[in-house]
Amino acid sequence: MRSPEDLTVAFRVAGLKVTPQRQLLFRLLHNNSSHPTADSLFNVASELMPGISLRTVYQTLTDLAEMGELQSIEVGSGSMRFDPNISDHHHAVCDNCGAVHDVYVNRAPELRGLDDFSVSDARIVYRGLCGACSVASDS
Amino acid sequence: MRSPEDLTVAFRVAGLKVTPQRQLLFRLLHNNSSHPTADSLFNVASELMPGISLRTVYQTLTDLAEMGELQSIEVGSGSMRFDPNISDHHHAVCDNCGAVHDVYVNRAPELRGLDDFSVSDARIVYRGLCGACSVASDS
DNA sequence: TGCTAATTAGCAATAGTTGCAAATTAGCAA
DNA sequence: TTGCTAATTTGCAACTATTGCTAATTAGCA
Ligand SMILES: [Mn+2]
Ligand SMILES: [Mn+2]
Ligand SMILES: [Zn+2]
Ligand SMILES: [Zn+2]
Repeated sequence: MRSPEDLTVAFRVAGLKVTPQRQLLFRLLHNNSSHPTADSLFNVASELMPGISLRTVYQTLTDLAEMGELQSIEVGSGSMRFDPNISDHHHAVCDNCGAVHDVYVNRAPELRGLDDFSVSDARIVYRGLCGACSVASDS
Repeated sequence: MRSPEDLTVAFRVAGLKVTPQRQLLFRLLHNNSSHPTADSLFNVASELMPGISLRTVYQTLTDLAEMGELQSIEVGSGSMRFDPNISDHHHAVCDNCGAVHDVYVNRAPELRGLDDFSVSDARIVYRGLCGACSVASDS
C-alpha cells in the first residue's frame, strides 16, 4: 500500500473524498504487517477517533482493496484479514497465538492430477507454531 | 472416508449411535468428490429423508471430522466445504462455476523469509478456470 | 460562502454456524 | 420382548462477520 500522502492524492484523483476517518485508516494501515481484521482496526481507530464507525472501517477497507492498495486474505480465523503488503506472498498462521506472518516461496508448486485448469492465482496457508510459541512450549 | 458399513461399526465402537440420519449422510458422503457444503448436503438429504434437520447435518459432519473421517476446507466461498478425501491434497477453485477440484502437488513448497516457524500443515488454494469454463469462454 | 455529490454513522438484515432444551430413539440388559 | 437410559434429533434462539439502507453530515469545488 502506498503512503498516506500518496493515497490522499490517489483518492482525490479518483473523485473520492479524503476524510479524517480515511486519513486515520491510511496511517493505521501503512507499514502494518499484523494482518488486522476490520474489527481490530476499528478498536485501534476508536481510541484515536472516538465515534468512528465500524461501518466506515469496512467501507474504507473495501475501497482500498478495490483500488488494489490492499489485499484481503482468508486464513481460517473466521474473519477477513487485510494486508497492505500487495507483493506476491503467502502466509503462515500460528495455531497457538493466531499471528499471521508473511511467507515467500521460491516457486509456485506445480500441479499434478488436474489436466485442464488454467491457474490465475495460488495461495498457500501454512499452519504450525511461530518462533515465540515454539520456544514457550519447550519443556 | 471409510465405507458406510465400516463407519457403522466405527460409530458403535466409539459409543455413538447409528441413526437413519447418519446412515444417509454416510452414503451421501462416500466417494463424494464434490466438496459439498452443509447446506448442499442438507438439500440432497432432505429429498431422501424429508424432515431431516440442517442441525443434524452439521452435527454429523462435525462428528465425522472429529473422528478424522472427513476434512473440512475453506476455499473462500463463504461456507465450509467437507471432503471425504482425507489424503494429503490441495484444491483448485473455478472462479466461474465455483467447482472445487482435488489437486496433488509434487512437493510441499519450501519456505523463504521465515526463520523460526515449525510448519505442521500447508494448504494451497488455486484459483482460475476449470476445463469446462475455459472452453465456454473461448471466443 | 454555498452547493452538491460523496461519505458517515447507525441500525436493520443477512448468511453461516453453534448453543440449548425438550422430545425422541438406538442399543443394551433383563 | 420389554424397559431403561444415554445419545441423538429437532426447532429455534443466539451469535459473528459482513453488507444494505438511509438520513444527516461534510469535503471539495465554484
Ligand atoms: Mn501478508
Ligand atoms: Mn478435496
Ligand atoms: Zn504463536
Ligand atoms: Zn468452472
